[in-house]
Amino acid sequence: MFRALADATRRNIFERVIQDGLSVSTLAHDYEMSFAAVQKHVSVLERAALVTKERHGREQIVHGSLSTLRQASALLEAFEEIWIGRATRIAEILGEKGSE
Amino acid sequence: MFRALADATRRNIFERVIQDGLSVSTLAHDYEMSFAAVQKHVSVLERAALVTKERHGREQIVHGSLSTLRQASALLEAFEEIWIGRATRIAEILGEKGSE
DNA sequence: ATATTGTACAACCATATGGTTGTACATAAA
DNA sequence: TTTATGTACAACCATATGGTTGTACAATAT
Repeated sequence: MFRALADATRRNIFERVIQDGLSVSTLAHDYEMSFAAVQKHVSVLERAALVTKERHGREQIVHGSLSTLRQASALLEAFEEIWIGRATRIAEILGEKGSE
Repeated sequence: MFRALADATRRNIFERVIQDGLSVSTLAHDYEMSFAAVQKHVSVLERAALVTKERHGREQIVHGSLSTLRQASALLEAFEEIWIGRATRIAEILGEKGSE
């Protein structure tokens, strides 16, 4: 999930897609890279559960997913709690097994 | 910064180092990888400004840095705000120029 | 003085990542 | 029906990433 958000293009795609769903080609139009490249970025976001795709006609609409974002927030908050002194067990909070 | 937190080992190092500073070798002792590998991970965290190193005798003590963490939090919060409807300009908030 | 410990750094390697082009195919428009 | 559009996917490529080993050197112990 952090890996998915580690790329500027993907953060931008995610940002745009939270507001309202956009088709992959609509997204792709605004980047100076091939359609296939954008497709891959969306796919990375999708595997990280940050977005979902919904077919509508021949278009594939990409929607943002809030829950996973909340997970990331939770981890950072947990870090801050550790900082403060409340030694929260991060692994327990997020279930950091193989969720890389 | 997100890239730095994208690796599980680095998240773990960061987590440990927030509480109190630890030497690189102390950190390295608990991972099944070479000292040099841990050194590299610390270096990545350092370049992302998530930790700082402070020499003490022959040891190099790694300390966590809260401010950068707050930046990451801010971005995620900005995403949530967009979700809610307040279309905050993310780029302005974090100054996402070349800070990749 | 010599050995050990902690760190730095270079060279190297395998795999992941971010990009490309090309092909194929379904859906919508002419 | 033919053409154009939107997507999927494979093959390929260069560079980044995460790891290794080896060497060097300063600071501490013996």
